[in-house]
Amino acid sequence: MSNLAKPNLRRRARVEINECGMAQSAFVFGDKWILLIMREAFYAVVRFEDIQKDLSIPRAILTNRLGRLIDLGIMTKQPYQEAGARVRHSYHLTLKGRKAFKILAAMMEWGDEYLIQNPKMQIVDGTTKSHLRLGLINELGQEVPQKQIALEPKR
Amino acid sequence: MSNLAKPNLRRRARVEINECGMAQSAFVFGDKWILLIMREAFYAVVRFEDIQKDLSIPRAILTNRLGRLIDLGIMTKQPYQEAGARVRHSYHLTLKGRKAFKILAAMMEWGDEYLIQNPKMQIVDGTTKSHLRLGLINELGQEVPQKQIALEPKR
DNA sequence: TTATCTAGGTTCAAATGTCAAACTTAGCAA
DNA sequence: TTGCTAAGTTTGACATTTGAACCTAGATAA
Repeated sequence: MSNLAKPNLRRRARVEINECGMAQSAFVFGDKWILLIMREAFYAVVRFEDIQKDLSIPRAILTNRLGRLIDLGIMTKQPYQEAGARVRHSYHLTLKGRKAFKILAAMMEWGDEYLIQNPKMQIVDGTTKSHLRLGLINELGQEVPQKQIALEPKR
Repeated sequence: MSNLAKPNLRRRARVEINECGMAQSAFVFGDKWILLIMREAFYAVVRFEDIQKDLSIPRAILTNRLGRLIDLGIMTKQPYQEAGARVRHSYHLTLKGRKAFKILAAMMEWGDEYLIQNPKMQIVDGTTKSHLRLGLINELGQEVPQKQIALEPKR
């Protein structure tokens, strides 16, 4: 009772949910199946059956989430035809979807650090094969360490 | 029918869910309330009532998710005491939780680009006030453009 | 011709999760 | 004694998720 922590309980000015990109993103990416389906897409798994088997996702859920991703403009459904088969469909990331890569990359870094024993995959520069990691970069192109960052209202 | 897209349908070797940090992270962060509660934590909102009001989250759900975050080691519950009041509790990110900042930062960038009209908040260097953004950085400390990256098995 | 296979779905009933609103509890103050 | 507040718990209606079975259209096989 004597040495209780004395945190600063002064509350920041409330940042409205609907004016905050972080909060709005939470409504899109705050769903495990959405994230796992996007993982498949980044791993170039594009067919309904393949995604379904990889993830063991209930078929109705996969249909639902692919629909949601298409409505959001994150993925598209494209027809294709293999020799001796009828037209089928495959699912691909749009630019908007590919732009979400850093979200998945950040999850990969964190998961590899805290949830996985020895990770199998890594993010590399495709040309040099140099291993890549995420960093917060200032306007001069220099990385800024975590402890130095702050969340502030725009000027 | 003539000019159907001809995507590469060759499937990558399957990356097992339980050997993939990205997939395992999806089970943690693939929940909108978990993400929104962590947002509150990064915005220094630490009390049950304050979080509940900011997010309009059902109280039972908030209790459940705070418990989950504590079990995961992402947050801790700390006692504190204000003058003329009994001991209360506040919720804080652990190091493990703070290390997830880049996940939220990536969501903020994406959400500010695609979901929000004019964003109110930004990530800055606390000392220089320079605006920060996320980038993929190679071993030389240089940023590598999106189109150049690849996901590969570890050597 | 009839049957079989496959990709990409629907449909179903049971289990689980979410929600808002009401209730609970402990300590403090009037 | 009564009321207030922070931090929950309980309740019962409603929505979502799940696995398993079913459906459908083209292609080929018998």
